[in-house]
Amino acid sequence: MNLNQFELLRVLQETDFNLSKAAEKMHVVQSAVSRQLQLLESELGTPVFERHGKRLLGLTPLGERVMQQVEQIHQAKKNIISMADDFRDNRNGTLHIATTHTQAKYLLPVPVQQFRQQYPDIKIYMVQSSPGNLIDLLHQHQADIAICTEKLAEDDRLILRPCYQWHHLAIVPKQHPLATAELSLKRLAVEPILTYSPGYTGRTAIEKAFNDQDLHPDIILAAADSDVIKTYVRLGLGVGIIAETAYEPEKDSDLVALDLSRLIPASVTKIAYLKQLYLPSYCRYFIDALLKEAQIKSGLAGLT
Amino acid sequence: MNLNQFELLRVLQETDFNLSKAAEKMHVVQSAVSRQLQLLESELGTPVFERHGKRLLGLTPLGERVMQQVEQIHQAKKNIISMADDFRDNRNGTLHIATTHTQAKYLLPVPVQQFRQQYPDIKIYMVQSSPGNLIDLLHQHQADIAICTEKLAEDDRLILRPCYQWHHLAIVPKQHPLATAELSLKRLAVEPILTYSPGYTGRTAIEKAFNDQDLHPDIILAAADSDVIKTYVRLGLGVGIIAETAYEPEKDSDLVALDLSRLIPASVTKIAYLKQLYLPSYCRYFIDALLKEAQIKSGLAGLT
DNA sequence: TTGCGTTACGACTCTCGTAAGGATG
DNA sequence: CATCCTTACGAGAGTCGTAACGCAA
Repeated sequence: MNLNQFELLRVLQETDFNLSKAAEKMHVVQSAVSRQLQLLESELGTPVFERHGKRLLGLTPLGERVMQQVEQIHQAKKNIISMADDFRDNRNGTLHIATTHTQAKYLLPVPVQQFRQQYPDIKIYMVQSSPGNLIDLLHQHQADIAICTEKLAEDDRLILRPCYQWHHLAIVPKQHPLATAELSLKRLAVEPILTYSPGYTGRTAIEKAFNDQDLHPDIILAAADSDVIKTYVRLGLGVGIIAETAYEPEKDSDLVALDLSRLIPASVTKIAYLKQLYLPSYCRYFIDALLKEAQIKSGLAGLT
Repeated sequence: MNLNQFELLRVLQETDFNLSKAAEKMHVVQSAVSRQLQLLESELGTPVFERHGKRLLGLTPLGERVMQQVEQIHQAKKNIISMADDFRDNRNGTLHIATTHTQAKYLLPVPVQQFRQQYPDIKIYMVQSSPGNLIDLLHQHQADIAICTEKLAEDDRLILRPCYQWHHLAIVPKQHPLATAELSLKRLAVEPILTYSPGYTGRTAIEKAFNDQDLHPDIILAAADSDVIKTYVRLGLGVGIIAETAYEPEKDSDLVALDLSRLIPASVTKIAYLKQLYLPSYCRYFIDALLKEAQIKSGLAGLT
């Protein structure tokens, strides 16, 4: 029983239980993996794979369970390497961030800049994806940390850190009647609405607010991207509902921002990462920088 | 990097970081472990142990972290072996139960008997200890499951399964004035009390009930063992407060049991085991038998 | 001097690669 | 008959044990 055999199990799962392909992936010949698998199974005393004659078809019930432990071992091994690399030289490495457009554009720029100053040699990969996919990216080890507002609940393999709390704004062109009118959800509901796609940036909070009053707003455009929403608001398509961070007073001076904090409940943007994953020191630095930035932003939001 | 090297790290920790003793424990010569350690550290690129000249003194900060992962790997490896053994032949093995006297005597007999019928070849080791120690026994892998009422909260490495809810009884000799009197905590508090040792069998619930009414009962005898309490109650030392399961109508016909369910809040006995530990099928069978028995007991308690 | 750890070297074991063989669709 | 897996055997890498050495209490 050794680490290579466990690695073989993992590779076999990734190659449709094909020994030849697994051998290729592991840079050894077929016969070698064949023998290693036999050795492992004979040591365990019972088969790990379902077989049809000689062909492997899938995992036995035992195999399923074993694979979970193998994943644990694989992760722990990776963590050890990651820790050692971190200790030896924490100025090299890569930071994989998975987030949504809104966070990437309006929350992350400052912390990322600070991060680059502190760790100029660390590469930053930023992946933009849908909130639902962010968690998958974490589990697939394609991202170290995920930052988003939605769909980050009830996964006990994740550590969730609340980052900052914010509200939505309504945006309209200056000449729009709503710019001066008394604001209510009922009033909003008769306007054509432009806001985030379902599952993005507090959209569920928006829907909930309307639904609670039995209102059904006419959402004529949904985008993952605040800028798209702004663009179509400028074209007069209707009222935009966006995150308060996404409103830039200077650039968006042609738009009027209307506070919705008393109409739509607050959303909380969170940082998530795998419980069992070791985060290198630069990664923890980034999280700290992000939390600090979020705190500043929250403070400002409170003042306005 | 291989499993033996990780095992070496574990053994070194158990032998005061003494290479010679570690070598002995691993049934190889000194020089072998010396070299393996060097290989590992050179692969990691940074030392795992603090050194004074050549002597090992302890773990480096890196070492501390690495050891956590090594423990994970060790546990996962043990789980794989355990799973395979379970699949190959689930009629052999050992069930290590850690519990307190009360549970061992009054809750476990029926499930244990059922268990022996189902798995006659499995040895049962039952360890009696204090509730505080039960959790340590789990973490030290000296017990598979722990059964008790107290101190089983807020350890996220454990899985806790509520087993059954029960109340305390007061017991007095037949001729005792309390046997016929109206019962209240205030009335009880003036009597000499005999009950469980602190931390045992719902003792905290008893204390809380009295403290909430600002009463300070005179506990003249505390024992881990219900039978000890009964014995001294029979000798007329005072009023005993025991778990309802510990009162046996036939054997204890010389004692009067007084329901305290409206005076002292219910206690919940729980089953605990390590989250990361694989439980063989016989172990799960025992837990199921125990839960079933507890349900029956609860049902009866509800009827009386 | 004793206890502990390292270094050097030969022996052994284990794993791999080559090559040939058997089964399956 | 092409794909996939197993078996046999020799070569090479890796690990161990013996033994000699270095260092500190």
